[in-house]
Amino acid sequence: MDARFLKPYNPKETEGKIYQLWEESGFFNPDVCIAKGVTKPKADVFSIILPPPNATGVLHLGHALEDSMQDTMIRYNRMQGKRTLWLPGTDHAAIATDSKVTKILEKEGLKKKDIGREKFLERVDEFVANSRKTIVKQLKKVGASLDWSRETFTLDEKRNLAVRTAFKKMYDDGLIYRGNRMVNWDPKGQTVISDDEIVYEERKGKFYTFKYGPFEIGTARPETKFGDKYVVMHPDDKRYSKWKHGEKITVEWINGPIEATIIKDPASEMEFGTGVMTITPWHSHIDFQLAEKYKLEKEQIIDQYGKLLPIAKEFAGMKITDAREKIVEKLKAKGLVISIDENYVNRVATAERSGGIIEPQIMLQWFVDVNKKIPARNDKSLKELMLEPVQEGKIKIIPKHFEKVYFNWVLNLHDWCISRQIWYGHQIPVWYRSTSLTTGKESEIYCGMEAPKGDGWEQDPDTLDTWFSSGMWTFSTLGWPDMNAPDLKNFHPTSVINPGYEILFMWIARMILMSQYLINEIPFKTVYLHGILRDAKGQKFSKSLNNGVDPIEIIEEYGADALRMSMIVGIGPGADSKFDIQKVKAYSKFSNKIWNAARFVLDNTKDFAVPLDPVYDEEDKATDEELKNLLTEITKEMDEYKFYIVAEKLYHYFWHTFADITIERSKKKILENKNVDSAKALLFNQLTTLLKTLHPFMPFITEEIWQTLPIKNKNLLMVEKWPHFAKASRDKPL
RNA sequence: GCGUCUUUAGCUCAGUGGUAGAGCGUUCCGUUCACAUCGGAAAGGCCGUAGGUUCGAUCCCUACAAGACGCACCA
Repeated sequence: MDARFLKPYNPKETEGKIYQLWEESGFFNPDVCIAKGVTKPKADVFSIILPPPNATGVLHLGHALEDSMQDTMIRYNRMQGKRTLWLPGTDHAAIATDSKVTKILEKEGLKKKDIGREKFLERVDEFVANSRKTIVKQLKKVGASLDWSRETFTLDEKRNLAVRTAFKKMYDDGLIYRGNRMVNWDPKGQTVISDDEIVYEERKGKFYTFKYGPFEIGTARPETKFGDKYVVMHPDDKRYSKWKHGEKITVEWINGPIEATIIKDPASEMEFGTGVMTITPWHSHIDFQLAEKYKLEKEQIIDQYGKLLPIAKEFAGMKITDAREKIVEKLKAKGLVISIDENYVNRVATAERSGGIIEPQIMLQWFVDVNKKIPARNDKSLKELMLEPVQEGKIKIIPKHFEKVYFNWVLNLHDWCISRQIWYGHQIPVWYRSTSLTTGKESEIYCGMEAPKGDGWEQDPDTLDTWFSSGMWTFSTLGWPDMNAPDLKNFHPTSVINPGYEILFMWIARMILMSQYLINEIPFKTVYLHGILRDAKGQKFSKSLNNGVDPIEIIEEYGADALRMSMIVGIGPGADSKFDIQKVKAYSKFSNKIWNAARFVLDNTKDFAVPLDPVYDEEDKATDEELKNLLTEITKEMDEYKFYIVAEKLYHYFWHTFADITIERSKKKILENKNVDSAKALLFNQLTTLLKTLHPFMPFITEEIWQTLPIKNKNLLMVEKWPHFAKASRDKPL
C-alpha cells in the first residue's frame, strides 16, 4: 500500500508532478503519440486552436472555464485514439496592450510620443513576454494538455508573414480599399475603432431645443451645430408643407446669420421632438448618409483631439465639453434657446478599451469591402462567404439559436475599418511616395510583402485591427501561407472552437470570413459557445468591482480537478453561470472520495489476480451491466458535446453506486467469504473504468491513482483508450 | 423599434410528452476500521401567468408578465 493513500488526497503534492510526467511523455504532441505507437498514423483527427488569451496580463476564472472545457474535449478525443492537437498561443491584442503599456509608462512619467515608436515597441515586447510566461504557467496549472511545441503568437514572424500575405491578396482583389469614410474616432485613444469595439453607455444629459429661423430644432450636442446649414423634415409632415425641398432661407445662428437649405427626407421622424432637425454630416453617421444622398457640403467642426476648429470662431480651440455650455449661453443671450430638458437619457458611444467618447469623423482609413463580388469565389461577396457554411450546416453553432444571431449580424454588416492609429500591431504593408516635392502629397502607392525598391518610400504608419490577424488564427497557426504545411493539411479545418458568445461577431465571424476567402475552407466544424462566468451575485467580474477571483489561488487550495469539475458540471452551452466556491468545495470532497475508494480497492485486491474474463455472480453481473449501459450513454453524450451532463452522471455513479453500493456490498462478501472473486474483480474493473472516464474531467487525481495500479505494461492514463464495452475490448489486468 | 435568451426545491442549476432531479443549505439519526472531505433518513416545488394542441404538458404552440442580453436609432 502506497503511504500516500493513508492521508487525504493532496492535490498540491500531486499536480505539479503529474503535469511534468505528461509533458515529459511528449503525448501532448500528436506526432509523438504516433511515433510512440499510442495513436495510429491514419486515425481520425481532432483539433482545437486555443482562443489566444490577450497578452495583457493574467488569466481569470473565465479562462479557467474555457480551458477546462477544451481540455475535457481534447483528453476525451485523445483517449478515443484520435490524432489530437490542441494548439496554444497568445494574442498581441493591439489596442488593449498598447493602452496598457502606455499607462505603465505614464506612471513612470514617460510619454509615448517622447520615447518614440521603436523604444515604445521594445517596452511593449518586454511587457508581453512577461505576460505570456505567466499565461503559460497558469494554463499548465489547470492541467491543459496543450502542445507547447507548437506555441504561437499573433505578432511573431510567421504570423506577420501570414498577415502581410493576406493583406496583399485582399488588396490585389480589391477587397481592401482606402477611403474617406465615416469612422468611429476615439479622441482619448487617438485611434479609429470598429463598430464592434464600441460600448454604449446610458448617460443622463441635456436635450436642447433651439430656435432655428422659423423652426425649432432639438439637439444634445450644441457644439456640433456651427456648420448646420441644412434643415431636414419629413416630406409628409403637414406642419411644414409650405416649405419646399431645396428652398433656401436665412436664419440667425450662433455666429450670425447663415443661409440654410430645406431638405425633405423621411430620415427626420415626425414624432421626434418638433420633427425638424439640422444635420452635421462630418460628425454623424446618419447625417453623413443624408449628405451623400443629396450631395451636401460637409464641414469638419471638431478636430482629432476633441477641440473645436476655426469654424467655431470665438469657441475655436475649446474642448467640446467646455464649449457646450458657453455656446448655449450665447444662444440664450440671442434669444434662440426655447427649452432645455435636463433629464434626457442618451446612449453614449464609448471606446471599449480607453473609455473615450467616440466622435464620429470622416477620415481616410483602410476598409475591407464585405459586399464586393469575388470572381475567384463564384462572384460571392465576403458576406455571402460568411453566411454560406453556417446556412448549409457545414459549421454548426452550439447552442443553435446563436446561428440566428449570427445571420442577423452578418446581414447588417458594414465595411470593416481595419486601420488603427496605434503603434503596437501589424503595420500596414503599404508604402507611399510623393512625386511632387512641392505638394508633398502621396501620388504613388505600393502594397507588397516588403518595402519597394527606390528612394522616398514611406510605410503607412498605421497598424491593423487586432481581429485581422486573429481572424486567420486557425490556419496561420498551422503553417499558412504555406499551403503544403503538414499541420495545415492534417489539422485544418479544426474540429471545434470554444470561445465565449460575446466574441461571436468580433472573432468567430472574422475567422469564417478569412478562412473562406483565403483558403476556401471552413475554419472549424463546430462552434461551441460558452457563457459568461459571473460572481456569486451575478455581476460580471471586473476590476472596478474588485470581485476578481484568482484561479491559481483556488487551485492551490482545492486542486485543479475540483475547479475543473465546478466549471463543467451543469454549465450548458451559451449559458451564463455564477461562480460559487461551494461548488468547488463539493468537488474537492469528491476528489477525496475517489482517493479513498481507490485506497479501498487497492487494499482489497492487492493479492488478487483479476481474470481477463471475470465470472460475476448475479448481482455483480447486474452492476457490471449497469456501468456498461452508462458508458454507452455517456459516450454518445460526449460526442454530442454534452460533457456538462456526463460529468454529473459520472460523479453520481461513482459516489452513489460504486462507493455506496458496490463497495459496501463487496465488504460484506469479503467478510463472509462469499463470491469474493466476483466482488474483487468487479471492484478493480469498475475502478479502472471510472478512472478512465473521469480522466478528461479530473485528469490529475485519476492519473495519480492510475500510476499506482498494478497493471502490467500500462501507459499513462492520458493515452489509455476510452472504454468501449460494446466492442468487448477489455483491459488486461494482472 | 428589431431580435435572442431566461423564468423548475431556501440558494445555484440539470432534465423529460406520462403529474419532477442534483449540489449546497436545513432538520433528525448513525458511524472503531476506504473516506468525519463519512453513512442513513426527512422536510421542501400545483416546473412565471393565461389559453391552445394532446388520452395526457413542466416539456410542443400562442399570448402576456418579469428579468438579462444583442443590434439599430436617438436630430
